[in-house]
Amino acid sequence: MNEAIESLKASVSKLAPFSPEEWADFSSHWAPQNLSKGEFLIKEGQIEKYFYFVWKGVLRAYIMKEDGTDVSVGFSYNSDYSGAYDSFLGQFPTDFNIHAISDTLLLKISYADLMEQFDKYKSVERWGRIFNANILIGMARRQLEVRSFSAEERFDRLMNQSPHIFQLVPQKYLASYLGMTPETFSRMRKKKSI
Amino acid sequence: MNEAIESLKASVSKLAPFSPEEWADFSSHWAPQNLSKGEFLIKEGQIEKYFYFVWKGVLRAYIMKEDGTDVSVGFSYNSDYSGAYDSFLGQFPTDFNIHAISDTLLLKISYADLMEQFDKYKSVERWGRIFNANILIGMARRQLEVRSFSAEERFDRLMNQSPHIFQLVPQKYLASYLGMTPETFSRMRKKKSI
DNA sequence: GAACGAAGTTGATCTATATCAAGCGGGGCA
DNA sequence: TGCCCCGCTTGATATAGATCAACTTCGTTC
Repeated sequence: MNEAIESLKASVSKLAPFSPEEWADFSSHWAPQNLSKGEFLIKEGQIEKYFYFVWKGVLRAYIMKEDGTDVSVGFSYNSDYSGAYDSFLGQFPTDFNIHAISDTLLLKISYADLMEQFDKYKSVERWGRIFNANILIGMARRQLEVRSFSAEERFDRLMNQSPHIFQLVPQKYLASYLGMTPETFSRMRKKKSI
Repeated sequence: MNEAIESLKASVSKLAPFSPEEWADFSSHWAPQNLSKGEFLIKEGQIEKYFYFVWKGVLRAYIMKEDGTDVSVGFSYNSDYSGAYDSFLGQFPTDFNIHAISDTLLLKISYADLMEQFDKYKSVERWGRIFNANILIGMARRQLEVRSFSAEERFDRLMNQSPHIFQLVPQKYLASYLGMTPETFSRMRKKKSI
């Protein structure tokens, strides 16, 4: 738990400096939560009330298509953040589902508490702005990825950039993340003999 | 010009309230710029130095694939913002190109000036955070769009949600925006007899 | 450690969309 | 006024990847 808070502190401090008092107040609003493998952090239709920091474990975010198939849109693990962030920011019902791929330990802060912190401290406001900026940069990069490469190129790039993810995440999820069927994913794996 | 500033004010005020003094200072850092049809706002490899407000006209953002084809990733028009925003935020070279589809009138603020404003005023910091949040929500929505619908469904949805765009933007650009060739786009148009 | 179900593999076929190619039409410019 | 270019259309063909189906392997549970 304290370790988790320390990890959060390291992550937050990278974006904006907090005074000891600010940090004491800010950090006091984060509560631990754990999730067993298979449990849901949020389901579509709900409004995201929390912003999460992932201390241990792996989460998967996905959307359900009308035909019943699901499409993975992202994964979070060690010292990453999670939650249906668009829903959290706009306080409207989400289209995303997030579940635990493995047992997971999280810290969370409520929307009301975070907004209060934004009002109270300029440093928190700054952290929020830069955090959003970073998420946005990541999304732009991902958009580029999806738009400018073929299925096979996306496969290769994921392999090169995040080989560890092949261990953490079942490949049917990786397949839909890359925009292909599990069969196609399997054939590519074979082709590259991984 | 004053009209443009008024329009910017209306847009900014929607996200965060500014005092008259804050607004006077903040708004004084925006300079007009115009762009003739075909001219570029930014090309890939450059670092985005400005953040733009589009007062009149239409801009297209696109990426060049390695095979030389280009993919439209977005359009900006009246009272929208533009620029290679990820490059602007991170001050690294961009992968995007942005050019004017029609003659365009813009307002712009430099990176240095905007950062100074963030330092100076909490209201600007707040505007920045919420602005980023909104961009992020839009990107999440777009991601959903691209991932969960077929080419034809995307075509239909664009037609329903933004019919005006069919007038503003040449259809070869809309085609690549929707992730299809101009030929496929044309055939769909015919099928729906638009 | 047997046995069940889920995940992954492999092969055969199908289909949406790309690609290639040729012709059409209208707006801008001499 | 006419010409030229570019954007659009239309048809024929090719192909990446999906779908369907059967089989294997692996990891959990009793």
